[in-house]
Amino acid sequence: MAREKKIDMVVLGLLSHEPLTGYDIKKEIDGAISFFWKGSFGNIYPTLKELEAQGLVARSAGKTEESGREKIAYSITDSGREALKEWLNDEKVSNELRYETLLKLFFGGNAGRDITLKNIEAFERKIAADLKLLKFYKGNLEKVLDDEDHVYFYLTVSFGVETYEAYLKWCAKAKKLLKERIKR
Amino acid sequence: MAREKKIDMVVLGLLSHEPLTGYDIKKEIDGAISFFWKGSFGNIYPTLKELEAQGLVARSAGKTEESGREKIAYSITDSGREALKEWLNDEKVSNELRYETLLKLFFGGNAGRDITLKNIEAFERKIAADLKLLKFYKGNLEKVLDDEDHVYFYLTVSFGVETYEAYLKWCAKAKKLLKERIKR
DNA sequence: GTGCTAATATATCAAACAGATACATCAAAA
DNA sequence: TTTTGATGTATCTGTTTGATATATTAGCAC
Repeated sequence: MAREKKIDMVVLGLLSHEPLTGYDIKKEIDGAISFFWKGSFGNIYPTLKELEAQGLVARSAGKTEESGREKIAYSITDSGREALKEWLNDEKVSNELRYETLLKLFFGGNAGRDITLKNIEAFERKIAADLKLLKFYKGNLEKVLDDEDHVYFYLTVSFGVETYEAYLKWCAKAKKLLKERIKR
Repeated sequence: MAREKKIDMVVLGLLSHEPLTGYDIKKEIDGAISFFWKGSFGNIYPTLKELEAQGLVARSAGKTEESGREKIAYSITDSGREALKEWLNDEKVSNELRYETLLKLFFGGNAGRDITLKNIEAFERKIAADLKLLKFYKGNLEKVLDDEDHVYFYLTVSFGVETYEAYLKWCAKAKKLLKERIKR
């Protein structure tokens, strides 16, 4: 992660669709994107400032835009779009999983099968709930695939559905194995 | 991540099997564990010091243990085992993905189908290579399942195999969809 | 029409982490 | 012989997370 910020590209990517405030960006990231990437105010606001200084984004509506309410919407510039394309065109990626569930599973020998089973079941419940949401997204996107952008959203959500179903399949197998081979 | 260190538990978990140096720990993490968790010297060494101060680990072999070579091996204490069990017994987990591939896919509309296809193919190659390694691990573990610890290692590796196969399945589908629906 | 609550919105901070690098020792190959 | 690569400890910078502080505004109850 260090030495190559990715949140920059998340922000630019979201702004490539429409102008947004920092708060809007946070909301978007907390939606479908949160399944594969996260963001916080702690890096969104500083990033917006940096990107503005670099000329990759611009304020599309300054302070006090009607009411006295402070609200700063940003939009992407041409250089911003170029930077986004450059990143997309670079094959190099870093994909990182940090699965505490698997960590607990790996060291499960220290706690015994009952506790491991309990942990797997908690994981299973969470995944089943998220899968429902993903399938809902997928169903909606299927209806609007003639829009080019939606093709990409659809593929992303499909990735989630496919992998979450594999997780559930594994959960069933794992539970069976742990129950069958009774602890001596 | 902040406010809840997990690397502590990785270190304790590894030391629960055998005494290790910081360097050994790094090597272990870079092996099978790296599929679902990572660690760096930058947090392993400070963690060992903290755990030692807390009495959860102890130096099992001090400096200059035969030759003049500096080598500090740590082993887990009873309190350390207790802390590990407490963590294992806590159902709360945070599972995080940070998939730059999916980020590029999600914003693929800005670059076009050819570039997105190229990125999917790079992902596919990487996953196919890693899957081979995972299957090799799995094959070896299948032979020694009578050891209780190996059951947990086996389940962890199985998780990897299962999900990586789902990734490849998705890659095939995604490539097909992107090629079929020719860009207008 | 006043007070309460939730959502909106900007902003900063400390802790945790990744990746790089520095430095040193040692074994084996070239 | 030297130089390469593995071992080993350690630190630094930049990035990210999660928490928190501070206001404003809209909706609702009373």
